[in-house]
Amino acid sequence: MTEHTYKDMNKPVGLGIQVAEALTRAILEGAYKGGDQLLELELQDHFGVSRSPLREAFRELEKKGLVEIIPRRGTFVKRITKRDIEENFPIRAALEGLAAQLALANMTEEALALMAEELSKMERAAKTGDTQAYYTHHLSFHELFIELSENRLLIDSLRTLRMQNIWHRYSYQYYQEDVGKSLRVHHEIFESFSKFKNQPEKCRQLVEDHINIALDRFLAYLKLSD
Amino acid sequence: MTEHTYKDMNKPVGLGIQVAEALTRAILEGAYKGGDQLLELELQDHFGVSRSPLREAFRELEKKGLVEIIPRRGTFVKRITKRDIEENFPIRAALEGLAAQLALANMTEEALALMAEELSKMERAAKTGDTQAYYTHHLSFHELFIELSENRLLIDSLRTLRMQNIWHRYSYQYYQEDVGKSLRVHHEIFESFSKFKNQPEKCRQLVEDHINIALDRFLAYLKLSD
DNA sequence: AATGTTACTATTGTCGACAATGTTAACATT
DNA sequence: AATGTTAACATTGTCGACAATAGTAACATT
Repeated sequence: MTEHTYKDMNKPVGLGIQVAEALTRAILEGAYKGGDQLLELELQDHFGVSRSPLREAFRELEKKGLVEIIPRRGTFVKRITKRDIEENFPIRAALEGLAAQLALANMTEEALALMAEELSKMERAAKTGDTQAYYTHHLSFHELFIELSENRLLIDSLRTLRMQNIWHRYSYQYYQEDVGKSLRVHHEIFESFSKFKNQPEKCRQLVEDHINIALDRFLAYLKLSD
Repeated sequence: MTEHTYKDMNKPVGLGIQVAEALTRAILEGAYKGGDQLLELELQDHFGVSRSPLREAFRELEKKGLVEIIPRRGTFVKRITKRDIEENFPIRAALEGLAAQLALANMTEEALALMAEELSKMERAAKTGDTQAYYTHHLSFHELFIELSENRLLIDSLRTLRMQNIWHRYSYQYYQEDVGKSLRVHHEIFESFSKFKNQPEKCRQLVEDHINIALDRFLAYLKLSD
């Protein structure tokens, strides 16, 4: 007889969660702009559900930091300010740095191979100029060591913080990173994972600095664009 | 005519929030034990409200990490495991370290005076053996520089993480810290804030290490007690 | 005795209706 | 014209009822 833990079963999904996921996609894709109110009546028609699951979905979105619920007023898509970005990045940097350090302790050959794979895909994407692919594999690379930290709370916290980051990008349209430099840094990070198991601090610093530098570049870009 | 920003007004408080606050206190005080189910019907009688605000309150508690909502099953008070503690502390350490570093940049004479005041109250409490007071002022000391970081997202994140920490203590009954050592460390931290404005890294490290060491002591205590 | 089945109960999920509150616009007052 | 007042409307807050699901216990089958 097979043992079943709760985690094995795929949780039943109520309307609230479904709506929350649909709205998350919509917001991330920019279908709603910052400041837009999410009207219960309107969305009720749109999704064909009653207000109870809708309000549940709003709470879910609030947890993700995508909307702000103001009592007796309504639910509004969060306006992304420069300040939000300035606040998000350093936290994310500190936590991804921590994740990297923890991951180093759990590093395996398999994980290293997976990271190497993403890294080479990043390289290929860089050569062909496929920025979309570069970005995707870049995300995967980070996800790999974050997952390896095996700190569930940390992983979940970072998921939220990183999602907001993705959202920032959408909101501020296209911003190209210096792919060459980014690639070099990620090689360094990979090297740190593969060769310097005895220098957790360095690994951590490398990742943290990488993100903080990305912030600087992003802010410089914003200065140009407004 | 006076300018009024939204922050000036005290937000209207619905039943959901009120219930959430009451339940938060109840859980923190240990009125509910880990694993207990929060029955909607029962609490409906207890608080004299309908299920809608109750379920809203549950979401609020989930955001704070005090309960776990399992679809179609119910809302359960989170069981605090050793693993939760091991996951929480390093994150909190990294973020409070970051907060300290940021605070250093915003440090003022006034803030320094407030911190000195809390520190001296900690000292007095230590001398009279008033562990409750020591703990309270210890919390205030940390709150002061966290607030000074002026990173709202960081402040909010830490509020949640630290609340869970307070809860851990309640759950695992009384655990005495080494007040003498703790006092020395906080003097060091204070000194770092007051004299070494040019060494943000050191300040950060001091705070981070302080919390990680607290984890070690806590884990050692747990090992004794079970 | 162990297992499967069924009916029953307890509990959460969803809905539509009504209440309370906030928003807007028209109007009156100065 | 600027300000205050009122009434109509739009929107969220709360409620009680019913639906869907999960848990339990009694029973039947092997």
